[in-house]
Amino acid sequence: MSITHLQSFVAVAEERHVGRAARRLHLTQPPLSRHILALEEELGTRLFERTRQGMRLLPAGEVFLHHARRILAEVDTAVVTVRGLATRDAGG
Amino acid sequence: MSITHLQSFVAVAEERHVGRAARRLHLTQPPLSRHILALEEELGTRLFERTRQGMRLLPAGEVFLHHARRILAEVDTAVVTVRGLATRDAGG
DNA sequence: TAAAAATACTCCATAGGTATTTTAT
DNA sequence: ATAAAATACCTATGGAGTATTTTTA
Repeated sequence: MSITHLQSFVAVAEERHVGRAARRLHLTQPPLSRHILALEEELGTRLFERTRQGMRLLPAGEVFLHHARRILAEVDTAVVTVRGLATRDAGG
Repeated sequence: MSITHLQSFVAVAEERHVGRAARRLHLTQPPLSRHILALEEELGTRLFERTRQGMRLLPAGEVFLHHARRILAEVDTAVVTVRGLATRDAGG
């Protein structure tokens, strides 16, 4: 599990299509597909249903989506907050 | 920024010593030292003061510690929650 | 049959390890 | 001088890309 995996998962959930999500992330389809498979493996559950049109979230995926978004938002907050504290006392 | 970096940071903050933290994480001192330096680089701030005894948190480090712990706890919650939903309907 | 995801395989970037140097007191 | 962190250098693991196969409808 990595932050990259979470970003990949959110992109696929939103695009409902690995190829489109890959383009959005400036990646190709295979590594993104592997990110999702790795997450599903680690979580012991399918997060998406594979359809003719692409990927549709399953219930477990909906739940994980909320968690993933919150984690990514908090990572962002942490970075912004601490950057805001950047040691001015050191001349920054 | 990666989850591994956050785990490294918390371990060093708690041990106040890179070598001890490295042992706790089953790693050696240099990569762990690099994790901290990479975080400080990315955040644009020193997180620790280097002393003769080891590492002491600076104010920015204290702030980041709260964020890091929360993020790691939420990652854990996300995994446990979704694992608990493991597709029983698929025979698991 | 067609459009999508999954896999095989290769290559390179990065993460970790050992040895060493630098820093702080 | 000593105990700690930082750096140099090497190796190996893993992540991304291209080409291809499998799957779903």
